[in-house]
Amino acid sequence: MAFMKIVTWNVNSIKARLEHVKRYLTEESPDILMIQELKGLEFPTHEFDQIGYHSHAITQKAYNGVAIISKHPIDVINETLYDDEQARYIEADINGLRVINIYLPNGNPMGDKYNYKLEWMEHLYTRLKKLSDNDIAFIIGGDFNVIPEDKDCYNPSNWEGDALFKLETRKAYRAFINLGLTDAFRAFNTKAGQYSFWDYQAGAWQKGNGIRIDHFLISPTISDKLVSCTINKQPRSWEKPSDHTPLEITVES
DNA sequence: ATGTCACCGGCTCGGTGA
Repeated sequence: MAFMKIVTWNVNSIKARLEHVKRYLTEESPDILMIQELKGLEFPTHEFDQIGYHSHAITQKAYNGVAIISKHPIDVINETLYDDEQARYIEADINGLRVINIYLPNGNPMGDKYNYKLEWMEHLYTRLKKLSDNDIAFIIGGDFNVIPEDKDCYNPSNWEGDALFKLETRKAYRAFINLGLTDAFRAFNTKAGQYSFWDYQAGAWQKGNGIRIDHFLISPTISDKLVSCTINKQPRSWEKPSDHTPLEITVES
């Protein structure tokens, strides 16, 4: 039986984190690594070529940016979710699997930024519904910037009114789930305090004050083939880390 | 410790975004 290891990781600048990403690829050997927050126009494709990985990046100056790094060829389907000016979406077929990598808007502060987040989530819902209606099974991963439930943050009262946790945000996320998608992590682990992000400030990592905002959502036919989903906290402990850590799934292929 | 990090412009810092 063959398995695919697929990973999502917000690296907070590919330039600042290149050695971390290369180390991760070498040590963990994922089939597909989806990364977010590239934070610049440049993308070091050749660096990944040299260690046996294909890659495809969607970039913009200074902000956002997503890329797929894969052992298997990448057949790009869409480079944007809609006529969005920001680099936040890539959809591709890899090894017979439809994969989507997103960097969903943060949405803070309230106002234009939050309205943009909600619009983006509506566009995403429309896309995922269309794929579902057309029986195209997919795996979507990325930095959703959504805390799904109270137990996904260290202190819910701290997050009241925040764009990552507002009821309207969680309802929009719930609408994705209601398309029949599985939150891969919660299929295997229902405990509170399982985080994928720890702020750089105030010793959040050392104190264990995190949030779970990086997710994999899986179509019904693929969720039957899901064998594991774990948060790998190791890279968050490395020197000069990203503030996020990788979320890893294994699926039968 | 009003407790961080990375981007950019055009500069060794301030504004912005997370």
